[in-house]
Amino acid sequence: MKTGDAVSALGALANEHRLALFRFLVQAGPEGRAAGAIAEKLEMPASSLSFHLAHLTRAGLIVQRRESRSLIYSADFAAMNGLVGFLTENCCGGASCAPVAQSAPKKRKAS
Amino acid sequence: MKTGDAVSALGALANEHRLALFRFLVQAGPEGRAAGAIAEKLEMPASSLSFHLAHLTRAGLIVQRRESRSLIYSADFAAMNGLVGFLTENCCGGASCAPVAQSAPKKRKAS
DNA sequence: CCAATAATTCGATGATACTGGAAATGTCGA
DNA sequence: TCGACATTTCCAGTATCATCGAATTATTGG
Repeated sequence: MKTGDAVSALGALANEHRLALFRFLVQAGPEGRAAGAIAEKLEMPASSLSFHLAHLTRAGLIVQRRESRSLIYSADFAAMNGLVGFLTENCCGGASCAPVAQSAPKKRKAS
Repeated sequence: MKTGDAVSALGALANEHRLALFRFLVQAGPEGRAAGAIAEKLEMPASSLSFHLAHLTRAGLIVQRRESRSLIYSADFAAMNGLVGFLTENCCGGASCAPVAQSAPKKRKAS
């Protein structure tokens, strides 16, 4: 994952509604949920929801597929995995968020 | 980490300059860097840098300490760890970003 | 106290994001 | 083809974010 992609993904999740939306889709699993079902669950006007769905889609965190009249959205777990990996490697010093300056000269978690 | 904190932290990192800034501080380790040194390294006007530093500080991702005339900023590794943990648990289904709907009924990684 | 240094806050400007109703688009059953 | 349904796009208004020079605050050595 490149830096620009990470910024996009972080920006997509940096919103109360979108974070809740994404979590909802994560819980829904690969099956996903129709836009209407999401709007009902999250109690959000359809147009506002659509705006946020588009935002998350642009960032690559969710994917869309059509099923008859409904548009089904589902979380892209690989993308989320990529984001977490990016944060861990680039913003935590490679290990599990331990300081990197003093200790570990290489990124190896040996004794 | 609560949802509101996560949104703040994500918003703080969702910017090209601030992400670079945070990464720089992570690399700098607990020792940190003075604002002036950061401004020079990142080639950013002092006032702009100060704006971004304040943003990251508000979000709890970095901390400030004074050392004579200089203000030293350093990454808060615990906060970052908390954010990664939040994303892993709440947005990846608990495991390592694997779908959660079908499989794993509890969040237990036993065989 | 004073001059020099380090950094922040202020203020004005432009850009981008969020909201939600109304209108448009795509899909299907009959 | 028509009507109903599902969702998006359009639009305008409001709010928040980003930029950066100038003015201000804090700290120190002499």
